[in-house]
Amino acid sequence: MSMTEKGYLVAVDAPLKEALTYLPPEGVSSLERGASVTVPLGKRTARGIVLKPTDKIDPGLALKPMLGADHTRPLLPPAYMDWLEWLANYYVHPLGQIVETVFPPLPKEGRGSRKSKVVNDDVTPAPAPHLTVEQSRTVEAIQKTEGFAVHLIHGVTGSGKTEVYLRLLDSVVKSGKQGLVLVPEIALTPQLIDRFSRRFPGSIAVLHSHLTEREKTDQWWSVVEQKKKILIGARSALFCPLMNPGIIILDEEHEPSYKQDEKLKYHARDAAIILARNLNIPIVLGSATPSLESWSNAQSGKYQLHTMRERAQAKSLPDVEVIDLREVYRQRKETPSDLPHWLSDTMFEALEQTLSRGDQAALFLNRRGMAQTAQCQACGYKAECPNCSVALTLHASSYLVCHYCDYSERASELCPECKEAPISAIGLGTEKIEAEMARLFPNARLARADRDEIQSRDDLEKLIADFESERTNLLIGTQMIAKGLDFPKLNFVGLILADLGFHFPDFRASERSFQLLTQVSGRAGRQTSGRVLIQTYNPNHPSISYTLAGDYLGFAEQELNERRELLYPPFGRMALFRIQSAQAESGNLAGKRLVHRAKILQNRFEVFKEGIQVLGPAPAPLAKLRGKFRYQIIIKCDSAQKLNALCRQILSTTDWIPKATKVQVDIDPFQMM
DNA sequence: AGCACGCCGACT
DNA sequence: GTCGGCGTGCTC
Repeated sequence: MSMTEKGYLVAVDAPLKEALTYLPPEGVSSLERGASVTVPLGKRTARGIVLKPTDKIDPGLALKPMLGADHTRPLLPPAYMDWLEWLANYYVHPLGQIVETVFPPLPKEGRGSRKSKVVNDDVTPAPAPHLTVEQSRTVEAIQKTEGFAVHLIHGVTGSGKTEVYLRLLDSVVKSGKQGLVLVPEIALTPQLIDRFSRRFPGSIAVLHSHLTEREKTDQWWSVVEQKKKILIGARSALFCPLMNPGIIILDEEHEPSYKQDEKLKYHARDAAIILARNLNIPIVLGSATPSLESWSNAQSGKYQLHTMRERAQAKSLPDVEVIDLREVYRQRKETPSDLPHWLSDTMFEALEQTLSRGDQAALFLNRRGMAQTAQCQACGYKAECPNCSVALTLHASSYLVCHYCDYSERASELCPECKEAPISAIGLGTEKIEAEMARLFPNARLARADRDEIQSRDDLEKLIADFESERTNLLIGTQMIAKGLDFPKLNFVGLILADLGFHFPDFRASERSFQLLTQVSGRAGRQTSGRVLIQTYNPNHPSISYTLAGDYLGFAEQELNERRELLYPPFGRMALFRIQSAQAESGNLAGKRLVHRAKILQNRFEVFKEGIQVLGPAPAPLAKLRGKFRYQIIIKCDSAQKLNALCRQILSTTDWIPKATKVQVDIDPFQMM
């Protein structure tokens, strides 16, 4: 046979920018796109996926033949191959390392199917309940569309979105196809899985990061071989290929946990939409408080909006009251109290009454991260960056710094607004609250829920079980407990300081606060009538006033207007470059060079001249972490394509990066920390 | 990511 | 003298 040598581009499991070219294995004449192979790489062997044949071969390169095709792995369908390439390009990440995440960690079990306890199939099947008018209207409207379409269900807490999902899945399964349901990791409880399992007995697979490797592998194969029809999972379940896909459902689409902030920094919602487009199937997003990105897409008609306003079962909403801590400060100046400054008399009394009645109470603090922020205790004034309208953070207890653009100012002695009190750091943590509660309520049975106390899923489940069985009666925690506060005897929920959310140095601070406040207000007292108290120095903050009015639309409109002016998403796209170095000097130098490179590219190429803003370098909110100095640069851009091209150009060479310095890019960053 | 190469500190 | 620390560089 006289044939010219033919090479194949292979995405190899290594952090290489480009795919490598190999000759086919001995005795193999052609390979398909999506086939798994093993290849020699340096002195070892590596796994890889065939992308396509190629005839442009560098003559100076001696191509190695592949070692063989890996028939134990299924051929990846073209729609998935296209999707993986999109992920690599969009998030600027080596393709080979993304490809490997598609496959399970262990080889397929050869013989015998061990009984799995991932899904409890030992449930009594439940019949489908009657739908409300709103529910059937939504189901019908979604089913009317054909092929790819993005649907956004904006449904208030308790409007019965899950039942809509179940109906949609029911017709998908009846037509012989598979469905994928993504939920935030924290929502993936045995109760949720049981609910699906009762409706689709024996048809459910589950994937999340807390399964063992064997469990993940078995669940993966049960989906790939179509033994299971419905896959429920956290964001990583998106990578399990559906060979006969019918629908993707993504609940609580606004949840920040859908964004992965290490390795491939993908957003599961955005990635799922591209996947659904490639597969030509519908995708349904659901939320009581949609992200402003999704909301504006629904407003522009890019997504189909379905609104559900009624609660499926008539349950009373709790009374929500706001307590003005400025008032508390003023009163206590005249009549001192032995209560801590962050605990109003009203909240103290509410706690006392609840506990003495034999009911349960929960207190929480919407603390995220640990950036030191400062505010005035008398009037609630907070310092904001004049350029970026994000909160300034406190450095060395005397400087206020913006982590977006590096603006800084001296912290003033007295509050510039009211001139009554100094601006002081907010140093409030759950430990402090717990200690104070133990002092004030010596008979209360306390439980603390925060990152220090709750490390694993088991810890969280134990905490919830203890609260449910009333072994504990006063729960103190961060927003990790705001979800699933669904206990019959929980009749009081207090938010200690809503301002912590507003002061977070992030342009999404208001949005997140609104989501949290709405969630808390809708949740406490689901069974009986409950009471919710929100303490704040800013009772007029839009996140609070729109929550009280139950006015998502009003909030969205006002917040979008602010974002438009500063080119924040959804009006502009952002990329965040993170620089890490053992020496402050080289970190700073890398930052300056990066900005310089961006400026040069802007001058050289016409496309980059307009609609791009480069901010920084600025010290990252955690300026020093584990001995490394951290800097960041933000690039805002009016188009995603333009931003992508610019970021790839910036990282196209690495010779400008000093030794012992790492530069990474996060496209569409969520955690600006 | 591996795996090798290379150049400085404390061990039989 | 060398064993091994991990910084740096390369993989068709």
